[in-house]
Amino acid sequence: MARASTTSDAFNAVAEPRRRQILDALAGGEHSVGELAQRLRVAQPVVSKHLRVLRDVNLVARRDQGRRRLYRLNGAALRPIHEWLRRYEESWSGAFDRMEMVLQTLEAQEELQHGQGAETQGSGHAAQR
Amino acid sequence: MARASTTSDAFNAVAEPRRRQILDALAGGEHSVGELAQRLRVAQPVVSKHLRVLRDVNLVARRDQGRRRLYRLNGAALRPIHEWLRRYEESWSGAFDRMEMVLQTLEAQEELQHGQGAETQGSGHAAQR
DNA sequence: TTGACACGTGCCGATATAGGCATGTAATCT
DNA sequence: AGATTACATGCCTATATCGGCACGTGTCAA
Repeated sequence: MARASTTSDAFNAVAEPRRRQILDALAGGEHSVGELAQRLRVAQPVVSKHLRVLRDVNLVARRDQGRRRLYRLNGAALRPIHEWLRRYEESWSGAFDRMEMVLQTLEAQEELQHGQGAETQGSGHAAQR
Repeated sequence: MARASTTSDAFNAVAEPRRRQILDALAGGEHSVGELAQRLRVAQPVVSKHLRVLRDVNLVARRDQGRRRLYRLNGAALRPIHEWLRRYEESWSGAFDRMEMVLQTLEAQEELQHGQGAETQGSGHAAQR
């Protein structure tokens, strides 16, 4: 078998750089497909397809204006990602950072001592696990 | 040509559900490959491969303990995502939400009136752009 | 009405995985 | 030393895109 999830959720939609660019552009307000294509320097079909994906996951909404289709951002759809990320925020806020530093330092030293029979199992490891 | 970006950044790494599960598991502390495989109910090679990707983008760090490899989370690597997301946070915090609601309501009504010659261009749209 | 626009899609080729299976390697056990 | 355990990889198959190109449809201009 293969790839489990289709590009069917915000995580996947946002994983594509070009798609992020589109969202960034739309963050500045509504834009038509042509405008986006010109701005990102890509062919119109490409933009249309990415917008299709973004629309499927509800990241953008469409509005018709004559023969143009105006797309606008729906940031709310990014919330799941933000929520998931929230769990890890502590990782880059102060104390945690410093602990990381310490761990990496210890590791480096360990690497230097190059194994050896010693390493009686967690010899000098802080908190051992 | 084809696919532009390889799974070489945090965005892509996290786009895969199984990979998120692994990170979630590691959020609880260091774990060996075997432990993770058992916990996620998947074959060991699968876990090893995902860990490989996570390691390449620096989302996890490895430490050797005998014949086991203990992986631990490096949440800091998620920061870029968080940073990118920060720009859209306002989207789901109060005022913006309400505005979205209003816009969608207007749209619904527009849909009802079914185009028609009227729609003189942004007839009753708030902020028109 | 005819022609120019603005889009959305389908089809195609090249490429990037995800997971299954088997194998190679290093460390631990007997 | 030989067997066993814990992993990392390579190879293979099925599948999912990404971008390019051509085309069909709806809308606006003459």
